[in-house]
Amino acid sequence: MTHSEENYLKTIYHLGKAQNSAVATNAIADQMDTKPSSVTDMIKKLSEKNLVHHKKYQGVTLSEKGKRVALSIIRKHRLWEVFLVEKLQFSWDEVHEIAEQLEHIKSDKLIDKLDALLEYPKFDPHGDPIPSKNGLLEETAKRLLNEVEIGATGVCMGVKDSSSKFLKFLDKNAIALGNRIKVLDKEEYDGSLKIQIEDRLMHISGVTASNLYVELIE
Amino acid sequence: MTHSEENYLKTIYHLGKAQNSAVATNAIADQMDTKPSSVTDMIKKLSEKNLVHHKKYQGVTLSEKGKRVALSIIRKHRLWEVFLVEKLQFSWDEVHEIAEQLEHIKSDKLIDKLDALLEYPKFDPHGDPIPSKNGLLEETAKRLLNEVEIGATGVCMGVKDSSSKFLKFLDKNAIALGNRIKVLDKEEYDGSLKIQIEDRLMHISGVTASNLYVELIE
DNA sequence: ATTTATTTTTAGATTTGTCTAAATTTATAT
DNA sequence: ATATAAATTTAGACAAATCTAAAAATAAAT
Repeated sequence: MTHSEENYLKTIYHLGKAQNSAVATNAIADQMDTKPSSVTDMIKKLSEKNLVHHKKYQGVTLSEKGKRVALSIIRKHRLWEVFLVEKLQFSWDEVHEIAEQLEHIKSDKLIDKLDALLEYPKFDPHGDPIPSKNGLLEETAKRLLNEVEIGATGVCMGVKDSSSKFLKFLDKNAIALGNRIKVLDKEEYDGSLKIQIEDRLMHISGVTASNLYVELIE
Repeated sequence: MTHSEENYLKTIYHLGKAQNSAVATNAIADQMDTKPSSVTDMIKKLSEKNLVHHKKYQGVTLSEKGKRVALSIIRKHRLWEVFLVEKLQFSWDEVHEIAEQLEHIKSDKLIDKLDALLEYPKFDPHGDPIPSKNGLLEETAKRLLNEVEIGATGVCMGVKDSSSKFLKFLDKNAIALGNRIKVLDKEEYDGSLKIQIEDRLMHISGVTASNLYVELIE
């Protein structure tokens, strides 16, 4: 399995998860910053290896085998991210690019031992769940903050946009995973929210709210 | 810089160090388990990038730039080996293959932080020195055990052959780095040695002795 | 000093992953 | 329903890294 193949499987997994239907060639090309024709070529290859199902012009879905590989890459990526943050004191906005490389290191034993060193974490630094060794994903009942009713309280459990830009913005505003957030008011006009986060009152934009996951409590 | 280019530079460095002269195309091919024609192709490429000096049919040497790159790869390789042994409890015969992959991860910050986590080790698990960030190599006065005079005492500081086979053999015979070794007798006929290692007496073959480095004491 | 053997390089082919440009299929809009 | 637009695939090309087979240069041996 080449790095490129692994990257395609990972991307198809992520896109498929979001849409819950066959993934379009163009969507993959956009996501991977490559050309649709390159995607078609790779799909053909993955299809021959029985890693994806593909009918011409109909998009792709991962086969069971393909899903297994994708989840193992995602597992590695997220475990390495935890390592970088917990053991090497990287900040959460710096780890993605490095984990993007580390996820392709081939050694099951290495990942088992890394998992143990990190004490079997269930989530990565952005709140994304870490697939288990046998490819199971913990599904939590988290919701986007902009979809929560006024008056409800939740704990910030993850980010939808994990770009460095957004993460730095959250740092600057002292918004972190684990923070308790109560929605005090919603502005119809622009979707902005008035929230109580820990002991502070603040206003956040609709864009920001739509990129924060919370798990409701009480 | 591709993985392949990095591997060539590393190999040329190691072979050059051993011989202290221009490195032959065939030597590189043998070492890397590839064909001489492939080596010639790559030499041409590295030469165009000013990473090696090359005159046709005369072998290659690393340029300053090439040496810098080679040492940075070796630094990464050896730091990762320390990590695998010290933090993940791998045994010293398991780490080479994994470090062979990890050495190509690109992030200066990662290596700095790894170095700090490991508390700036000077040697890898096989006793090989770890180049400093600016490419300096600590040279120690270690000698091969088979070249030591009868009656001399030394501390085992490294292995010349770091194959898994040899390392496992050393484990089985409870020979480890840091052990104090006194040469009691040498057998002319086959080069075997009678040694006192820590509190034990033992016989080791000439082959074994020629793959162990010691630093003399007293 | 030639001949023979070894080493190294060249020439041309192959594989992988990518690309551009053109053709084909599917979707959208009048 | 047909024309137009968008998405996808095909065809052919290219760069990287390798290979085989043959040619050229160097080294070794008589």
